[in-house]
Amino acid sequence: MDLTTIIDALNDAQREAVTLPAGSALVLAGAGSGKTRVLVHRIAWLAQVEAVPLHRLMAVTFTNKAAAEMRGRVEALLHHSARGLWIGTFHGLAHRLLRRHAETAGLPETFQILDADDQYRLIRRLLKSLNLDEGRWPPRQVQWYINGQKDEGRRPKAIVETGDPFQHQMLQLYTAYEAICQRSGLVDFAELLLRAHELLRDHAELLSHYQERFHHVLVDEFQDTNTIQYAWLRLLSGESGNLFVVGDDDQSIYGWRGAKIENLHRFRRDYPDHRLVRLEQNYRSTATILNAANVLIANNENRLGKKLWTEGTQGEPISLYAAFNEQDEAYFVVERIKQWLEQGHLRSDAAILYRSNAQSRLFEEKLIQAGIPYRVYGGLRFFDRAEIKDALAYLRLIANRDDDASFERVVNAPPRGIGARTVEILREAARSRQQPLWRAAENICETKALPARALNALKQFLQLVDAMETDVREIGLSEQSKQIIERSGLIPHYQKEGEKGETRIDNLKELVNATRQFEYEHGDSNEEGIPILHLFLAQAALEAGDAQADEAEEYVQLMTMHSAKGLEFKLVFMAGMEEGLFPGERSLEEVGRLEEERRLCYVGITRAMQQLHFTFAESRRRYGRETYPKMSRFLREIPPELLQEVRMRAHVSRPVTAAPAARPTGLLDDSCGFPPGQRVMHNKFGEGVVLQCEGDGSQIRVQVNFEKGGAKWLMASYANLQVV
DNA sequence: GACGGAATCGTTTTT
DNA sequence: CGATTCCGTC
Repeated sequence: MDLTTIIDALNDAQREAVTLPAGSALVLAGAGSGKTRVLVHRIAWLAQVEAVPLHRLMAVTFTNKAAAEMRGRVEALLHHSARGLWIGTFHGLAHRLLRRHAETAGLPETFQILDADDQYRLIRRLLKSLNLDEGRWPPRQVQWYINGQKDEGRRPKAIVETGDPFQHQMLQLYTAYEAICQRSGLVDFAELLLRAHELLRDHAELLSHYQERFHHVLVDEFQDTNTIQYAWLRLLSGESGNLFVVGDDDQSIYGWRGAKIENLHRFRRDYPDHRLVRLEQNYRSTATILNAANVLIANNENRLGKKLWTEGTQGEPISLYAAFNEQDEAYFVVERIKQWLEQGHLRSDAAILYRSNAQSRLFEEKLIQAGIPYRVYGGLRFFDRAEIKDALAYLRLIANRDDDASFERVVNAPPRGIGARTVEILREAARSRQQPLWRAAENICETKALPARALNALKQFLQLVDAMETDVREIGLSEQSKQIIERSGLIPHYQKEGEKGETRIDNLKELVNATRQFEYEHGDSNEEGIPILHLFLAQAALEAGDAQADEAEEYVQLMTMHSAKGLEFKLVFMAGMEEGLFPGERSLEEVGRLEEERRLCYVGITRAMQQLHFTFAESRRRYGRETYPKMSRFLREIPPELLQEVRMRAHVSRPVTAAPAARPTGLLDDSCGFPPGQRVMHNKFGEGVVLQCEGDGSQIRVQVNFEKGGAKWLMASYANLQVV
């Protein structure tokens, strides 16, 4: 293979990043600037030019989708399989390490992964067993606390008591929770990362083995890493320091769940010799759209700084529709989509983005009325469905009897006469003897501490699971799951539920198909000696996400702005652009949250390739009440000349000129000093347009979008602005 | 254990 | 408003 395939068709910045010498590097990759491309080509470069064997490379992503895409593109570029290349999510790779070294990590070989829902249930159960009031100690909060501590790499022992009773209680719960997980062989998502980190940190020989093995570590979406993930990367990249990270501080939208944008700054300090490359040329959006995005994001402070540009055309203005109410808003959007489709465009090129999932309903209704097929992202995923989790719980119990979470889940599902009272006794016995529920149940069957009927039912349950295991030991995974579903009695149970039960039964059949597919993909070649059942269960927990992605289908796309990250659409609607909704009222409380909302808006805008529409409702029913929200501040931050207000009924759009008079609705009006839209002249910066003002008296600050320098905040009393 | 009425409560999400 | 959870009754 020759070099040209790898570096041709890259722009200068991309090529610079791809061909950097070994060492640490930070690639600041703006939206649509070819970030995945750089990662993929970097891998190919290292493999082909630097002659680094693929198995000495590790690439880390956040989603399975990104990992799969990257692997596919590497293979396409190299024209051969990329087996041996470790590429996966943080969680997936951590899981792999823990499976390989379960014993060293202090875990049973049979350990199982606890997903967020399992974790929540386990915590509720814990609260109950400790007789704590759920109202006073909300399980969600406990869960948040525990995960937050783990994300920061802190074990209970490392937490210093402040004397705060709340903290004290949380700490107690964290400790108790850990004990349950440990004796049940359960590992939650945060624990995967923490354990993997500790495994490497505390075992010098393992650490040096992996440090030696991985000459290069590449990281995608680096701005989303949390403390423990960063620590993990530091450890792994170790001495060589060959850490190649790609990220965009302006697209950091997961701070609320532990992502540390500071990691970008930390990286710069911790790797003083790193190379920095900015990817600013955008290949996705029109100049108008990029302009709006640039000006908006310029309102954030502490950016690493980046300005997207394009060689492409100006494109159409961004439209702004002030709807009467939320019905009208949905109607408008669907009308526009109709027109777009009439022009012969694809449904899948159009997306409706919103801040919160609840907003999808109205759009769905109107789309149904219009007979336009659509797809809503981010609903219940296949492996999260109750019936699937029930069936999986049986499989998990077979793999590991100590799994208390699964035991509780199916001990009386379907109902078999083991009621709350019996389970209560079991829990108590388990707690006092520090045993898993299964063991406690076995013991209780000996002691006759139960009424005959319950005892009988319990014995039958224990026998059922044991029998399932013996009968199923020698057969393939799909056959196993099929038999277990049948013998569990779940199907007749759901049959009683009528129509809803039918879909559940269909889903169970689908589960068998999934196991068959998994078997087909993984064959008998048990990866590194790990039983296929364990591999499947881990995948069910870790890759529940994109199980049913029928990308080929033709649907209008509905999703939150969060889930839109990484995607692009020719036509984008950003709906509900209202104060209180976006930015949400809660994001005003905490400092930093508003900036994250603004980044989210930036992410939304930069999804659009050709056409962008903003909509908001002047009246919106929320929680059954009529509200009259104001237009989102984010829209005020966008230069008016980029926006075109739309009145739908006449299908005439009113061009917006600089003069405020051209904005009769007064949407963008503001009461101080210079009206937004006013053209002004500054001695140093030249001509520009006023975006907004704030403050009063001599403290008035004006934000001006200069033709040369972009948006800037100026003190009106010093700036000596001249009206043009 | 199933059912129904009352009470409660409302971001964002991947793993 | 509407989904989910809780609690009391049969």
